[in-house]
Formats: sequence, C-alpha cells, structure tokens
Amino acid sequence: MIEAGKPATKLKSEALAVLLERGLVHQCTDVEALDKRLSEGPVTAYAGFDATAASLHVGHLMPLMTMRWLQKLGHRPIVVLGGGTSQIGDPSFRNDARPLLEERQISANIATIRRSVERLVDMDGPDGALLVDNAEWLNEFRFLEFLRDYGSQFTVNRMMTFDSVRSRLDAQMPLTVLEFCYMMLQAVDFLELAKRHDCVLQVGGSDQWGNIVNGVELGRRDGRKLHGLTVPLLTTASGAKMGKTAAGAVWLHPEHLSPFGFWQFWRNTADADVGKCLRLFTELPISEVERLSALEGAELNEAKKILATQVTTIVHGPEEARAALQQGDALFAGEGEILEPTHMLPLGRLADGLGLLELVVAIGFAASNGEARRLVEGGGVRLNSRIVDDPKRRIGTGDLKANDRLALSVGKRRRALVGFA
RNA sequence: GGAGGAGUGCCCGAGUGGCUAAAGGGGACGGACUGUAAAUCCGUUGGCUAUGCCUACGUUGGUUCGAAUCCAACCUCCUCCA
Repeated sequence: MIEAGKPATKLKSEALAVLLERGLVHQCTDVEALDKRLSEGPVTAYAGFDATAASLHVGHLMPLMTMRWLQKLGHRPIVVLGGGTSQIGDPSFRNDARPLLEERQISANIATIRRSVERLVDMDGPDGALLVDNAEWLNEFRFLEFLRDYGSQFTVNRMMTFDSVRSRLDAQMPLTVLEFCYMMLQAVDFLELAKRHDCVLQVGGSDQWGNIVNGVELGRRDGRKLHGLTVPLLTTASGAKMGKTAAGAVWLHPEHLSPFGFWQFWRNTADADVGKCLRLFTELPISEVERLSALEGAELNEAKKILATQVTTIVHGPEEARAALQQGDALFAGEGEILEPTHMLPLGRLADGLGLLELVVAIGFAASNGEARRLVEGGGVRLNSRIVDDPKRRIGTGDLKANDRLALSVGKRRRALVGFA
C-alpha cells in the first residue's frame, strides 16, 4: 500500500496524471502497477454508492468526477448502486448504526440517484458506462454458502485493524455483526464485478479505504490483480467538512436542491477554496484554473461565478446553469431581468394571507417556524428589499410586484424570487 | 458468569430531587464591517395554532406534589476478576 500524494516517478498513463493533477487522488493500493495497467489499454473501473438518502450530494461528486475523467480518457466506468449493501449500512467511521432502510425506500432512492448519475457519466453506446445494482448478486446468497465461500477468506484479526472499524470501537460504541460484515459485502462486490465485467479498479471516498482494500485482497486470493484508489475528503481551507449549508446537504438532484441553490453553494465558496474546487469539480484546463485562482480580492468573485456555472453545467446541464447565473446576477447585482422565479408557490396560498414565517419555511430558508421567527426578529429577513422584523406580518396580493412575484432574502447570501401561480 | 464505572441537546461536555429547554465550549445561522470571501465583535441556537402547551437527558416501568437527578428491569460500552 503506497500513499499516492505526489509520486516522484514519471507516470506512464494519462489517466493517473490527470487525476493527480486534478487533486482527485488520495491513496492508491499500488500506484506503479495501476499506472502501468492504465497505460496498457482501456480499464474498467467502478465506484459504488449506497442508497441511504434520496439523492447524492457534493461529497459524492469526487468519485463521480473521477469516473468522468476515466471515461473521457478512454476507460469504462461502472457505477454500482447499493441496493444490496444499503440493507446493511456501512459503519465506516461512523459512531452509530444507520437506521435500517426498507427495501421499498431503497428502490425509490436508487431511482432518483440513477438520474443524477446518468448526467455525470455517459451511458450510451456499446462502450458506455454501466449502471448495476449489487442486490443482483448479494440478494442471491444463502447464509451458510456465503460463510463457507467468503467467510473463510477473511479474518476478524485483519478486519479489526482497519481504522474504519477501530474508530467505532475506540469511541466505545457498539458495532453489530451486521455492520461488521459490511466490508465483506463490498469486497465481494469488487470480486463479482471483476468476474462479470473485468473490472480491476475501485474508486471511493477516503472513508472507503478499508472496504476497498478488502476487495483488493479478496481479489488477490482469487488470483486477480485489483486496484484501489481513494479520493480525498472534501474539506474547506479551514479544515471543516465541506458540503453542508444551513438547509442541509448540498444535494445533486434538482428535487432536493434547486439548480439555483446548487449554483449559490458554489458561488459562496471561500476565497481560499476556489482554486481547489475549480480543479476538482470543473473540467477547465489547468492553465485556466491557475489563471482564475490567481485573481485577487473582489476579482476572485468572477472566478467563483465561473466555478458555480461550470459545476452546475456538469450536474444540471447548460440551460440550468445559465439560468442560475442570470438569477444570481439579477438577484445580487441587480443586473438584468430574472426570467424565471427561483421558487414557485401556488397562488391559492395567498388567499387568506400567507404568514411571513410560513413563507420563509415554504421556500426552505428555515427549517421551522421557530427558526424563521428568530431570523425575522434578528433583522435577517427582507421582503422586497425591506427589512421586516414583525413575525406576525402577513403577505397578501398587495406585496406582489410585476408578474405576481416577490423578492425575499434571508441573510446576505440567500435570496429568492418567489413566483405565484 | 461476578464486581465496579459509564450512556445528556448537531458535536464535546457540566449538572446528582424543584431556580433545568438543561452551564461552558465547538459548530451552524443572523447582525455589524466587507467582496454573496476571511478575520473580528454582537446576537440566536427543540417544536407548536405561543404570556400557554408539547417533546427531550440509553430503553421501559416505578417512587414522589415534583425526576436528567432516586429505585427496578433491560440494552450498549469500558475496567477488573473468573
């Protein structure tokens, strides 16, 4: 196991060179061997995602960008949706068990996640990316058979040495056998994909290292040379985990976070993180990335807009990205007309006078009435550019501007143009 | 199997019968300053049809006018013994 970081030796493969340059490599099981393999011809690589939530979020974007680059450079990505493993719940680096999900919930989640994945990798054609569900094989196993065939390939001694497991034990929290066996399932996934699709590389988040290594080792016992690659943990320059906003996770699916909300997230990137994000989440040439991140002071805001528009293009498409950029300019800089409201509510809600607090909650700027009330009382809420500090304020048709819209903002960074229809 | 210790809000952590929706810190959000950045200072930080009501200190029951605090059983973790 070699820490990749920046290998001194020259790389033979374009793929690994690009991934390193982009900052998408954290650890690799065997850099030289993987580099060689990637330079010899097309490689099939996979990244897996459990269906524990209804949508993927920005944290998932790094393995997905890795898949994208690999595909772009002639390799074939497989995206595995964890219909099987989601029934268990990955305990890696978590201090508590995930709530067990119903199969029905899992398949609903998978359907949504699938749509996001299809935007990020190209599924078309004979060389297109593959989308598979590990329930396909995991659901087929019978207990004794599984224990005999695979249980014999793992030792508890080895499994206990992984940090992903130790963190739970060290935190003195219970780790059930069910969760403990998760890494076996992920290892079996890798072997199964190797057998079925000649997949030799698994890409995952840095928390997946233990699970990935188990797969590589299982493969070796089966006489196969498999490779593992982890992407770094997405952190801000100040060291905090990135990807959370006041409203929660930054979801990739438009039903969970509007393209404009998504764009806004990137627009609000801290100065110190702009370069890193351009590298990781856009496909702009490195020279352009360097030019943009060298901008100083307020000029850097232009780079942030480019970042936001580029990432939104990849995740939601060019139309949505352009619309979000226009909305941003109109709402914040007062430039141009907004074509589309950022949020829509049924006109009927205005009939009996809509409470201001209710409105703030309805568009997702506060999680509860109480939170909305505090925001209003603290002077953080503006209606049509005017601060409103009365929590009892009701909204009527008289508050609407042209085209039955009204402007609402919470704080400096959250602005909405609410349309009624 | 036995003895002892522990489980608190988003996280860490104080609290051993009423003054506790629970000190303090972190994080997050809001305000001021700025560039929709950072740093700094100030404020907020369970929910609701809100001068009241509901939910909350591992789980379930009990004692009490009153329980995070006392008792019992259970779950989980740690330490020592077997």
